[in-house]
This record gives sequence, structure tokens and C-alpha cells, in this order.
Amino acid sequence: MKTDITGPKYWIGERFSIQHIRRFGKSSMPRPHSHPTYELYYLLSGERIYFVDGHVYTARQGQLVIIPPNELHSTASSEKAEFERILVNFLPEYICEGGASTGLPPIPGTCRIIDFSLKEQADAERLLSRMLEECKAGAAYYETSVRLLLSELLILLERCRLFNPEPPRSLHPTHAKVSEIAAFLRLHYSEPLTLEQMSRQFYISTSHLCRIFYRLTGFHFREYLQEVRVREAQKRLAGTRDKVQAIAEQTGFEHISHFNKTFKKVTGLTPLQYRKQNRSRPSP
DNA sequence: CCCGTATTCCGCCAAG
DNA sequence: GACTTGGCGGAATACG
Repeated sequence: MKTDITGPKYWIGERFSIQHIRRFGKSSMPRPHSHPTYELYYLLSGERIYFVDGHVYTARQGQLVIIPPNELHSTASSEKAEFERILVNFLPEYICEGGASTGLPPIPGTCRIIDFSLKEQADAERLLSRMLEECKAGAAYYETSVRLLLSELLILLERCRLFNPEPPRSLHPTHAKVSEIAAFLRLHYSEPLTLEQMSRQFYISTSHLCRIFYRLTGFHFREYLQEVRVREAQKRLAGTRDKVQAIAEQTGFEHISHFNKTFKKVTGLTPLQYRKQNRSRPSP
């Protein structure tokens, strides 16, 4: 009987973690989330649907997904429920200590999926399993060793990206449509938007859109829009001196009372509390 | 795809 | 005056 394996999550301080997981059954869909770390997600086998940066991707065996810090993302199972993966998380500082130049390649900003050749897959798998081994054994200088292995992996990524900058993206038509809609929402958050309007505009039935959007992104339609709007509001609260009222209007909330409610639900803070804690412009 | 129902959203007002 | 909280009810949306 095949069983799920959830390997231990190895940590190096708060800055790096690695974990090996294998799933056979359908696992419940994790909520979409974000964190300040980079996430590298390598699929040893199987297939996963990814929602990152407003795009739906199908990640296949031998591919690596890159999730930049603080990017909302979620994963869902495709028709094949089985998959095996290695998950690496690290803070940007872990690689570029104190912002000093390390000679390491920049982590690609636009490319979310790396399509390794067979050779590169073998290399990547070797590096990842050595990271796991080092963490498990914990021998002297293992932290340095892991850092070097990660550096090698990043170089591999960058070389692969340089060689093949446009990975073939054969999008399932449904995925493409949901991606388009998500992109539209990210662009038009300031306007009043409804599910019905979107379904008309993109030629799908309302109920179908309602369901596939959730299945592929992990967000309910409304929930995603809220997330996009609140994130935009956060930027403006931190980066401008605009009044809360104005920001509410700019981000698609017609009424402040509703803006406050939603903002607090998502953020845990009232708009002004948030501004106080995250102000990025010097106060006059 | 359609339907009925449960749940959530959102504009509105009142009040601290 | 600006912000925050809370309740209400029709509309939108989620779900079986």
C-alpha cells in the first residue's frame, strides 16, 4: 500500500528550510498564501497546478517553480493526484549577505517555471538530495555546505534560463482563460467588477467560472479581488499620504466603512494602524 | 447546465 | 473632520 510521506522540514535558522513530500491521495487544497522567502518547488514526479503571480501553470515532472518573496500563490492537483516534490524556502539575505555582491546570478524575476533538460534534472536532483542529506546529517560545516549547494542550484537555474529564456507554455485553454481573468482583475481592481460581468466578457457561464476559478487558483473569485484590492491599498497607505477615503475609492471600494471592514479582515490592522507601521516615505 | 438554498458581500446609515 | 465599528437588507456568489 502506497502511503504519503511527509519528510521532516529541516531549518537553518529562520532563513532556509527544505522538505521532501510525496502524496498519493487527493490532499485538501491548501489556502493561497505568501511569505517573505523565495520558494523553489521541484517536482520529482507527477503533476501540479500552480497559481503564481496571477497565472495558472501546470508544473510537470522535472520542472521547477520559482515563487518570489511575498507573492500570493497556491497549488492544486491536476487529474493526476500523485506527486513527489522537494520544497526549498530561503530569505533573500540568505544568498546575498547584507546586499553585498556574491557573484551569484540574480534570481529570475519574470520566469516562474524552469524547464530542465534531462541532464539538468539529474543535476538539480543531485543538488537537492545533497541538501537534504546535509541537513539530515548535520555534520560540521553543514550550513556552509547547504549554502554552496543552493548557490550551485541557482547558477543552474540561471544557465537554463539563459539558454532557453522562453519555456514552451502549452496552456490548457481553461488555465489560459482563468489567467486572463486574473490578469484583468489585477489591472482593473479600481472599477466595480462582478463575476457575472467577467463571465460575459470572457464567454463562460457564471457558475462555471465561479467553480473553475476556485479550483485553479485556490481563491474564490470575490476573495481574490479582495486580496488584490487590499494589497494595492497597502501599497498606497505605505507609499503615499493620501487620505484613507481616497485610497478606498482608488482601490475599488465605494464605501469606507466597507473598506475598513475588508482591510482589517485581510490584514488584521485598520488602515491607519497599517500606515503607521509600514510608512515608507519620511513624514514631512 | 440548471436549480434551490446557504452564505457572503457591499452600499448604506448611525454612532463612538 | 477623519477614521473606525457595527447592524441591516437586498444582491451577488458559493455549494450541493
